[in-house]
Amino acid sequence: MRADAKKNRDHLLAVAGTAITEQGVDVSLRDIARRADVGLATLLRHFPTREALLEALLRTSFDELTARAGEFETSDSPEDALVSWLRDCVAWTTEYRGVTVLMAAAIEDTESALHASCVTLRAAGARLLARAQAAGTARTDIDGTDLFALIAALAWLSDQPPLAPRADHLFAVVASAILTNPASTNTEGTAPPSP
Amino acid sequence: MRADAKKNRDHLLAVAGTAITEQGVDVSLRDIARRADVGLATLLRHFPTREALLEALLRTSFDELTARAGEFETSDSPEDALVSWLRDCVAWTTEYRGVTVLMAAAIEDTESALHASCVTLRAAGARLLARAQAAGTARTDIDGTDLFALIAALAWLSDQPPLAPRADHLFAVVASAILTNPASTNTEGTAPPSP
DNA sequence: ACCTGAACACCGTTCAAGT
DNA sequence: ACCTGAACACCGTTCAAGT
Repeated sequence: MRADAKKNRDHLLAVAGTAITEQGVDVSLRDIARRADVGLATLLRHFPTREALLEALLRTSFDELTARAGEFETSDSPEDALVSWLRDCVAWTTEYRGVTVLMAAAIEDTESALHASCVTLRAAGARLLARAQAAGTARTDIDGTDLFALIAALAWLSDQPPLAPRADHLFAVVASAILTNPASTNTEGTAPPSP
Repeated sequence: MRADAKKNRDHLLAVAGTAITEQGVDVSLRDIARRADVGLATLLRHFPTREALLEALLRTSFDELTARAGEFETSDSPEDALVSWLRDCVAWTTEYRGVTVLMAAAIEDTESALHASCVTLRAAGARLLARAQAAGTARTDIDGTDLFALIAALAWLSDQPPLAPRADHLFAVVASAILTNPASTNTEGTAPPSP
């Protein structure tokens, strides 16, 4: 890449970062280009889609979340590890207003620039879930995709201003549903609702 | 209202209904006007905002859901009544792709044309919840607003094509969290997580 | 190689001019 | 009273023309 091109690219990423923090991921691309003193077409050649721009911007964060899942995998309490990591995921998405919708769309769209990162994230969660399930502290009728969907739903809640005040509480409610109730080691009769 | 105005209004509502069914609530208003062979400005005077158009279109459905909650209030099992009604709510929103976001925004926006309907819906859910709580079969650390948020989150899930296949299952998971586990009537020691 | 302005086909909003 | 076309300020996409 030519030096001036790299300079443009880096500058665009910096400007996009602040613009998205201020206005959310739906911010006008034209506006980002304007703020970066660059033609709109220049932005679009560096980042052909909104998803491509976000991917470049969020790659570091994605990697951090995946790495943290790896650390949690060695912790003593599989269920605490799972819940703590889920909480980290939800907290992270709230920094990028609107990103949940794009991630939900990207998880099955192999053409999306965000696809690989989302799949990696789901796999990291699936490992933590499997460990808790093996330890008998997470319900066994859900998988990594269910977990991804629950994170997305809770993150979406945090993204809606009128519902956001309840997001933390509802996270706890959903977390309690993921963890099998230790009080009911039910071997018979009182099986929890399953699909 | 003049006869020709009423005719325009009714025709616009009919066209909007099919357009929204096909393309979701974000369908272009210009497109609806075009399909109705009417000027865009005409549509906007009958329905000054997208929410106003939706309110006119969904009022019947809102009323039906509220009425059904009333019927459920007299049923034998408060917990079955609550869960069945929640299921009806989620199922209904899936008929109007994208409506969940507008409802979440409307619940605290007194200016929104959808505000009153959303508040009524929340109150209907709150009554069913209170009845189940009084019967000791629903956790007592949530209220009508939490319930509204959970419905919205589950409806949003159903609205995301990649996550939709898990929506029914995850509804059951969340429902199990709302209903206190009958196996753990925990009087001491194993209190469920609370905020 | 890389950048850019301009044209394009959209969108919702507003309003003066028609019937 | 009610309707409408046109102007407006946006949006993302595309591409021929510049350096």
